[in-house]
Amino acid sequence: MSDPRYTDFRFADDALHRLGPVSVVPVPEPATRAARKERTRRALLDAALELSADRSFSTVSLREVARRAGIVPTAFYRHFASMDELGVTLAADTMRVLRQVLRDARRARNAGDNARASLAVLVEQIRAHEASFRFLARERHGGPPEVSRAVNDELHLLTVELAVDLGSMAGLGDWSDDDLEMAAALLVVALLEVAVDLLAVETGGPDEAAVVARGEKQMRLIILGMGAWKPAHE
Amino acid sequence: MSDPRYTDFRFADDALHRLGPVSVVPVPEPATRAARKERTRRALLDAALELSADRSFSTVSLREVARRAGIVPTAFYRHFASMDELGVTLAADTMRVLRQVLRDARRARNAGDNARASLAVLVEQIRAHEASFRFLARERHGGPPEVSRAVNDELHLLTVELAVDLGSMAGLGDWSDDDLEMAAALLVVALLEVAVDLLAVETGGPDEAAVVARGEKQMRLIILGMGAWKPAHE
DNA sequence: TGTACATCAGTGAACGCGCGTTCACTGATGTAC
DNA sequence: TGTACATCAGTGAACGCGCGTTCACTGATGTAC
Repeated sequence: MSDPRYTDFRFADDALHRLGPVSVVPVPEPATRAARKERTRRALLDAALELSADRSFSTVSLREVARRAGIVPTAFYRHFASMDELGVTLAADTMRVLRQVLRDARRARNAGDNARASLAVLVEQIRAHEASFRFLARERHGGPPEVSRAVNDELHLLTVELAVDLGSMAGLGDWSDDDLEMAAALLVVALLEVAVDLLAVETGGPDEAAVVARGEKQMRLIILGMGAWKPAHE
Repeated sequence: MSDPRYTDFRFADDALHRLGPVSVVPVPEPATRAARKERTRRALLDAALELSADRSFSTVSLREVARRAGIVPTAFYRHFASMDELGVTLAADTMRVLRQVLRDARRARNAGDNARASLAVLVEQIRAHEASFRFLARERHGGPPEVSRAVNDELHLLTVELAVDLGSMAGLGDWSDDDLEMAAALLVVALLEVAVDLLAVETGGPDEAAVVARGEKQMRLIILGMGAWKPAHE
């Protein structure tokens, strides 16, 4: 019992960490080795996302991420070969979230009243995934090459998906695929801008209302333009 | 003459650098100390812009910038207190370029045929300032706080400027300031997206033509929407 | 069920490196007389 | 025009620091028999 490890404060602190939060519904230690490895992997991804909340991902160091995830730097390599690899994984995860969000928004539109309902769903979802959207906006143009390529590839898929969806709407049956994608791209860009503006503004505050109101108007303006568009114009 | 400095290759190299390019129209050494200081300052800004061509500005080190500008790291402090300060200066310079570009584009529109002419001027200007636009796109969301604030502040000024301009156009006299800014913001976002897409595409190639064509259509779509807009709609 | 061995997530010491920043300096340019 | 002094852009040595990565290791978990 005179072994210093048992009285060292750092060890006590470590032990506390390993026990998890003190109160309510203690999260049970995963049973299998594989499950524990997965938990650490998630902790690394979460740590990286949090650390890039207010600076670019490429300035986040491997050691910082490991530290926040509660492992020693060298153990990082049990999960990813490099920060770049972690970044690409994070980008893919984030885009999966974004695509689900846009799918929900479109379902809301199809189900009821147009742009307004879609945007309401969108705002809610953005608020629920702020860190992901922040990462997305920041790394789309600024990230390491592999990361921003991953983001932009996914963003293109999403635009195509929306274009197909637009093509099935009343009155747009005779649009060319190219024009549909052109309009979809404009909608996506405008929506991303709304998302970015939302992140700079307090939840539920008057500024948020202004951002949403402007976003709605921009959607309506685009839809009006689409109504007036002549597909064979050129 | 046995002084090693006179035979050291590094010194010879240095001397060559100081003489400038060997051929055509030798740039004269600036006469005054102040002019020489200004030249070094510009060299630092240019070096930082070039170094952030393919990575985020916050990963560019003070030592790298000084090295490329041909001075010793400690001399950096004769010009800027920190890389952040240099970054803010760079952001301001870049936005000055962008505002001039958009002013030219609007002049082209007023002078003759609408969207197409503006976009042609825009493309030309973007090509002439690729590094600046790359910096702008990258640092708007990804940069150090001071830098991205500088960029976004300027971008807002530019949007307001465009809104005022739109307000003086035929048929938009009865629009509210708020709606004008809403439409201006949409145009700016769409144009920035065109700029970013251009940077990913070969000059004069078929991909460039496709990007420009899509941009033109998006402009037209927005303008059609504005034509159909009822200001008192809400 | 018990034993012997293999797997492997996480550890900890060590390395060389580029970084930002300090400091005292040099020597050409600029200024006062 | 000439001299004495001040200014100041750029130098070079030195510092402590956090970084990514290597390596041999530990000990709990998993598997074969």
